[in-house]
Amino acid sequence: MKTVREQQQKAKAPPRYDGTCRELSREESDRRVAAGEPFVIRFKTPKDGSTTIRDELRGDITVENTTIDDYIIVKTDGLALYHLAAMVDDHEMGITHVLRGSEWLGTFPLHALIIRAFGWPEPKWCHLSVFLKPTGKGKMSKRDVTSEQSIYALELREMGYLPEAINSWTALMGASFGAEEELLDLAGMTERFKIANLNPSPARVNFEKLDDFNGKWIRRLDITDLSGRLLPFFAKAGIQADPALLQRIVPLIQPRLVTLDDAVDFAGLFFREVPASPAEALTPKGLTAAQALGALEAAHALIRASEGFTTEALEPPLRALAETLGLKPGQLFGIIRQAVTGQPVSPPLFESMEIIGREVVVERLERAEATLRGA
RNA sequence: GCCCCCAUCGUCUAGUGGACCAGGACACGGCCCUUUCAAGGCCUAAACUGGGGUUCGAAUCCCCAUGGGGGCACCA
Repeated sequence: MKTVREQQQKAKAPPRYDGTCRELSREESDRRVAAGEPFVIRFKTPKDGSTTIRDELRGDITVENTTIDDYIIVKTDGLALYHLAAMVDDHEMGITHVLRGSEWLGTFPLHALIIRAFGWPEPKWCHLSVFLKPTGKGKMSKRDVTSEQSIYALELREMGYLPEAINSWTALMGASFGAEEELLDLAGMTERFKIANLNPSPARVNFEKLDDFNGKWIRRLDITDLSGRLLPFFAKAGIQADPALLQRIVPLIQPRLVTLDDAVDFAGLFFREVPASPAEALTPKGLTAAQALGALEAAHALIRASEGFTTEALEPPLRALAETLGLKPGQLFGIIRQAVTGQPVSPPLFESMEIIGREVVVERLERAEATLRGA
């Protein structure tokens, strides 16, 4: 067999069985089996004519029988290959529709031939397009573990993608469900699913769209549900988030999340010590440290004196203060934000302060003032 | 090399001979809203791979070319 292969390669012919034992008589083969010779069983493909098979997406496909090899169907160890096993299996299970990847298109004629040889009714066949890597170069493969392009669905979950988002996203690659809404849950998809809406051409995987879908799904979740899903991600980051507190924070970060993972970045400040900010960070550009300090002290006085510690109570006076100081609201709020949250970017300031609480807010304001005085 | 499949904006797609100077979504750019970042709203830009046919009429049908993908194991 080895020498045959080499000759075929030299002749630039496709590697295939040379038919040595094709015409062996039943008696002869029985004798040799009885004699203990190792053997395989091949499918004896017709030598002439052609085979026409129907794919529900592509219509009839006709191939010359000469291009179909005498495939091995049972191995030397007596085990059936997929080609035989799957056909028998499907038949035994009464399968009516076979939807599988288009990588099976090449052996599709063989499979049909096997079924016809048994005299069994043929199921309907439909070959789905493969997913291409984001680069468009080659197909996405679950076996290509070494490639950084390959990824497991489970990893996606660990990265903070919702099962709902992953489902609706993958479903939309290589298919459509009839316009109106792209974000479909399983029930919506099964309701609308039609083989005719599948696309036969390969689809490139688009992770940007996954991000978009994930954000939209996150925004659809109710607060309790989302809070519950966030807990494991805080835990993974070493934060034991108090569920009740988290419930109050979630509305602030919900519209900001792309992945569940992001919550730790956005809400971490509510659960751990925030480091003191350097004077530069506390000083908006265009202002001096002294000006920032003055603004902060004035804000501090208002906050300390404020009757309630809610957004409703805090925002109006501070907004008025900005005007009095001749600052844009964003400038004043930016200083406070940095002082209180330790970050230039944070969830909405007043709502955040409300959650952090007066005592801690005042502490942090004082700390920031000290920093600015030393500048 | 051989066999098979596919071909609309950058990407995923709608479109099955006239309703298409081609619609939607993502991404991109701009505007609005706005305490940061988002979210949200509005708007712009962006495609029928090429060439032959068929037809009164082609994104839609046929052929060729080109391009892309898949397969060619005693894997699945």
